[in-house]
Amino acid sequence: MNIGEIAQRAGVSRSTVSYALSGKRPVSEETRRKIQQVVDELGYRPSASARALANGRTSTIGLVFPPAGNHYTGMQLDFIGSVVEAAAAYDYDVLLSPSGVDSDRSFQRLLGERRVDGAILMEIRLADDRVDHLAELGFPAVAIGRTARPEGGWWVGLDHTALAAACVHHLADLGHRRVAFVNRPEQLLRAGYESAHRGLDGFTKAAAERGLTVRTYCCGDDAASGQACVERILHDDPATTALVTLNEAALGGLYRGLAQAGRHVPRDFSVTGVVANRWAETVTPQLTAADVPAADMGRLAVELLVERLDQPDAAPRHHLLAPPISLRASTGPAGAPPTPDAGPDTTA
Amino acid sequence: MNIGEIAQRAGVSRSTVSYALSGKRPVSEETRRKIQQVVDELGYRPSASARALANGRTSTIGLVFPPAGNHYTGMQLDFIGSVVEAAAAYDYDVLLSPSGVDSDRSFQRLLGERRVDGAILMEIRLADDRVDHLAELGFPAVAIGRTARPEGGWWVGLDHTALAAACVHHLADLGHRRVAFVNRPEQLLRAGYESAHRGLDGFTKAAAERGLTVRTYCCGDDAASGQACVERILHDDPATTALVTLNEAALGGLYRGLAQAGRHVPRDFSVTGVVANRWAETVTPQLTAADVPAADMGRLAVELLVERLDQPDAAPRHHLLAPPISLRASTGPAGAPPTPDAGPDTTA
DNA sequence: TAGCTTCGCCGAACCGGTTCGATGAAGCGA
DNA sequence: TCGCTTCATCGAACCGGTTCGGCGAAGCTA
Repeated sequence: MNIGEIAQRAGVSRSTVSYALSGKRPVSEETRRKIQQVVDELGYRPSASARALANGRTSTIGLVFPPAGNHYTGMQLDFIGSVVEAAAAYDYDVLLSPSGVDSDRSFQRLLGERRVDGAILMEIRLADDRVDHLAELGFPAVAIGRTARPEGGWWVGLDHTALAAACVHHLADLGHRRVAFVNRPEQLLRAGYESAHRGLDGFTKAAAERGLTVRTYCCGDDAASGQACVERILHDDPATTALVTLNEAALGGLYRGLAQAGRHVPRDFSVTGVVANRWAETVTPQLTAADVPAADMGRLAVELLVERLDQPDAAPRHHLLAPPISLRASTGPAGAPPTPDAGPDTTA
Repeated sequence: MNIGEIAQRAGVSRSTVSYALSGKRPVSEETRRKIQQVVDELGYRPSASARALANGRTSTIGLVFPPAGNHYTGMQLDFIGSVVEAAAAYDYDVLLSPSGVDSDRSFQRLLGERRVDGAILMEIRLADDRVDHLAELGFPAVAIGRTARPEGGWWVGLDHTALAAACVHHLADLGHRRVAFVNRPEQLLRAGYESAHRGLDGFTKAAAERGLTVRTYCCGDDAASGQACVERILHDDPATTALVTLNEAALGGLYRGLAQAGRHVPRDFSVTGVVANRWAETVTPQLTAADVPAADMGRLAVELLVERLDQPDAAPRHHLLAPPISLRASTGPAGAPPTPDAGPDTTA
């Protein structure tokens, strides 16, 4: 069932059907009604492939998906959900592209084979060749995250530096002097993930400003790693009284490690960080944290991309978000550090 | 840059280029090399739209995405990730379709406009008109979940009935006599979601078999609802000593509610259920639960769909999974029920 | 009524691939 | 040397839309 059949049954030419449906040229009311009737009767819908071939637009945007090897975090799901939803509002479909093992290949599929009109990139690195590559090509893309040189680019970012610093100040104001930083996994830090780097920077600088004694750790994206990480922290410096984390997937493990070491949150130990609010509210006590507005970011990314697609010559725009810290129940004033021999049981 | 330009530069016809690249007809080694050289030089990739139009296959599968209004659960993310990954292995892209507010519209986009070769459906209901509709059309689709009449269909399912029953038997074996069931939100139950219904059935029947006293509850997909739900449970029957849940998003709240009521898990109260293992391991103590093999299910769904696409006349196949309960740390023998006046503080 | 504009529709070309039938050259045996 | 097959390649049609230029009929003015 194609446009030719509709034309035949309506007794008009194919082009007339096309114009009647698209409205790009006037069609008499009578003809339009007749065509619409046949269309409704047969439930005709134009082929997306044919339309895409003819007018060069697929009405699809690509979402470059983080590799599956790393565990997904809840944040990513919120991104995806909000991107899909926002895209639907603008009549775009979303094509997922795994930028995993063979990222070149899937990139080629998306761009080389012209499956999408534009792309949204997740999991940005400070030096991100994908972003550079797309910028060179002039391909419409929006990054969720920003590279080391974000000037003149299209992106939606979170001010990880400021957020991590805000966490430090919050803890310092409460009197904490020895604070640990729990980052994303080491492989991501080494790969140059921006959140890991900017978060670490913000933490380190703010801590120096406030004269805090700090240690920084990388931690796998799962509960077991979080637990192990706390053991290391308390082993390395039992006088530590607080930690800041970017690692939401490890959060449950961090809490477990603290409980097992006999540190009560927030009485003996304060925890804060940058985490999607869904996770912050899941743990007990609920986490005082800068809530990552993942859904907003996804929506904003789509809006920027649509704007760019509609006006190819538009000047680059971006959004840098810095949500405030939500005070919940996981931080409190620093108490007296535990005496050395009352330290945690870390016989590992 | 199209196939014509490649042909011109290689000094051959367009059809020869097509055959050289697809291998569907023999091409002399010399010509093939020449063409390949030009292709590599120019970085040519055939247009997906044109190819799709010509041979009627888009190399894309649709993933019908649950509505965003409900919070996403971690399980869904695992589904999506594994589907994308498995599809990539078979050279398929994945198009996300929000089956949210206006599900007819996005369905029309996918099928009517022929954007995808096949579809994978999530969040199946016992009476699911989407499944019925696709079956009528003979459209290649695989459901993650099964309807009330799954015979003769293509699906990958979890045996929620058996899993919920296994949880009951586990608790009954430990001596628990008064057990609560924490289901997904009421709106999902009313909408006929299969996991909510089959889980409830399995729980109810097994509990009857074992002569347990039970109460069943619906609970919102978030921590606050979980906490409120525990308060209701202990208010309705303070002698309750265990609960079974399907609601992983509420899990953190359930734990918090129990802690606040002064019930220690697992000493005073046992918790178990059907939950993705990532969540089961996040809470403290770790949850003894039937681990939902979300990643396996996604992969299997893709494999079934690919099989169906390759052999349109293949007989319907399915996989019904019933993973064993992983014994962790959240269940224990039932102790003496608390005396009435030592009941929890539920002044709500 | 001739001449002009306006309106509504048609036919043809095009987007970029795939595929079928045909054609010409080379290879082979008789 | 002729006729047959085999092989590599070509040209044209096709997939199902969109879009441009043109054309006939109707409506208007003079």
